Amino acid sequence: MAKMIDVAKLAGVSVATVSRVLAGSGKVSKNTKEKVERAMKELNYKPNKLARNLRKLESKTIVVVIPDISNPFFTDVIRGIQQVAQQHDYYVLLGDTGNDVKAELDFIDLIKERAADGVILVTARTSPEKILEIAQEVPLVVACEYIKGAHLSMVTIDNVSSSQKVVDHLVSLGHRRIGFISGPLNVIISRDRLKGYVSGLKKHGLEQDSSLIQEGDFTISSGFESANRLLDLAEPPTAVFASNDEMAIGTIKAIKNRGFQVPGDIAVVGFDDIQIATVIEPALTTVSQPKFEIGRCTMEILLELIQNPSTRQEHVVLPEHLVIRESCGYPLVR
Amino acid sequence: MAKMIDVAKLAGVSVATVSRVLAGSGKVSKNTKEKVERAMKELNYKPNKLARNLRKLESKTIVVVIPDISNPFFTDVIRGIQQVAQQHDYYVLLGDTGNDVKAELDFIDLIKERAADGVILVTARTSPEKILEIAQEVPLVVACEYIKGAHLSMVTIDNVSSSQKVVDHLVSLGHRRIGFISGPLNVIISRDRLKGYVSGLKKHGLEQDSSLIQEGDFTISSGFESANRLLDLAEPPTAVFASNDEMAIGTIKAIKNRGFQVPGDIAVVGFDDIQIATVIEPALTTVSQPKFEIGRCTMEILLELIQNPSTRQEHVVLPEHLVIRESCGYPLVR
DNA sequence: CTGTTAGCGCCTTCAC
DNA sequence: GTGAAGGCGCTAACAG
Repeated sequence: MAKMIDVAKLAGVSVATVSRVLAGSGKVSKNTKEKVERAMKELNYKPNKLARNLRKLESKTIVVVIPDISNPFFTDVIRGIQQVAQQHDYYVLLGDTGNDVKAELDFIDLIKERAADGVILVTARTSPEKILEIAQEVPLVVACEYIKGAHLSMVTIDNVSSSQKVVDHLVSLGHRRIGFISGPLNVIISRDRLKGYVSGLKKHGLEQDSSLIQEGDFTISSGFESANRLLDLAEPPTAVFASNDEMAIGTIKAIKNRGFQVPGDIAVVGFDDIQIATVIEPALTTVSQPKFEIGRCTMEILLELIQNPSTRQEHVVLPEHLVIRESCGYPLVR
Repeated sequence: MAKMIDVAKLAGVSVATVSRVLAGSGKVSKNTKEKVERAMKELNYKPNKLARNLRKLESKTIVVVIPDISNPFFTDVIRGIQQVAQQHDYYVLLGDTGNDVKAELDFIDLIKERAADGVILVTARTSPEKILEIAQEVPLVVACEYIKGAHLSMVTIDNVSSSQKVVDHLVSLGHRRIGFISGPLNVIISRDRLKGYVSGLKKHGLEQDSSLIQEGDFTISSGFESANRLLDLAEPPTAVFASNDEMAIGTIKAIKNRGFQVPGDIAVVGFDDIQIATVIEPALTTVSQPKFEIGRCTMEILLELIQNPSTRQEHVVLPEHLVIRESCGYPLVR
């Protein structure tokens, strides 16, 4: 493996000059530049990133910490991140934690070991205090989740208002008894979606019935079980709003399982708009998050933060929209 | 950010000693070891990986090149890779190429720049010759795809025999007219699955009818279109074997779209066993690939190759199995 | 058991 | 416009 000095010798110049043409910086005469380039080609020279990184004390790498890479929601976010990263010559290190807080912290530590220049937390299991503390020391951006009142860079949608929009939609379809399946309530976005649901009811003068609210954990099976509890009610809902698509799918299964129709008997709405939402029958009406864009935006903010660590922290709220498909039918009169 | 020399000074020893306790190597008296550890803790010292990497001329990083990270099939493989990587203190760099050959080559180049110690190609768009050439120079393992007669480390399932098993199954259910939707035929695994289908027919004395074979491109929509062509036949098949789950889903949609039942009127089988296969209705009978295990195995082989580049190349064939769900019904007499 | 020292390959002042 | 030289922080001989 040829190194810079080999190129320098072959081209009859010093390593400094080679370094200059490599960086495209400084003044190098056209002539020597060509000589050097010829030598590089002849030796098939590739600069050693290990050496460069040490010299510049940067790794040109960022780490993306996610709870589970097999969750399709996250992969779209990652694609957005990687796209921007690539454009700026950054590499993406994968930090799949398997929902383990310890692993999450370990990946964050990569920055302190200089193996990464920044970190993106796609949702965070670590405590808010800890994250804030870490964010003081290293470039860090949180995507999809947010931490209340924190001086922290975050990119999310507005979970409250988007949930409220779902209720609006359901009410406009004539529903007045709307069930809600929340995510784990220790997660802020779950609470926000619940909040949007509640304020949506209030807005339309509907009474809140706590038996209509069930807590799930974002899995299909928890959606199935929660939906069953809803169906067991003396007066079951005519529509169910699940806090993510997986639980909405579980809900649909539960409803069909009892011989009812979706949306004929009960309407269902999901959240996230993952690919399965278009495949399931009936196709799911759901809140579409701009996943790819969230990734892109997050990475752009991180890049700024890396270049200028004192950049003001900001919370970017990206627009989402309700995608109306089949699972709650179309406007009609009940 | 404290460095080694700071720790050394505080502990009153030399950097060599600090390095030794860090590596857990060499002989260090219990006493000095404790002194050093205390100093490290006090300074909150983290060794600088950049420096270590340069010194040892290794990056402790491997790059996983995949065509598209939003494909659920790949994410399970990646999880397997990452698990083993983590156990061995390796990091995983994400190389999502977006199906671009140029990007694929660029990621492979990371090794020559010493930014990675090895590469895993999860499927390969680059030409076999090129890959072979590269594999001569750098530690490289190919997963899920294989290159015929090549001296190359690969981890796959047996696509031929598994496809044949599908035909066996379908025949045992009484089907004698079986349609086949292949993947793009410039990809070896597509050809292998086709080969298995053909030999399966032959084995059971069924004639091969080329109109029953349609080429798709592994997408849902191509499955839909291919299935439609099959359904347009004067004598349509009573069963359709699609070369992956996405196309099987497209097939189911096409069949339902014409008012037929699955499996009542036409049976459908897929390949891969991705999560959607369990969610779709009817749940898909499909060939289950050990995706996670493929990832694990691939990473283990790569690790060997990195440690000892002259390791004999090997082609590991992992066992797959047919998962019988609802989409082709259960044994019955026609 | 512990310290000294010479690099790993590159970038970047500082001279000229 | 070009060269010389000093590190970046760490590890691995080699001494002692």
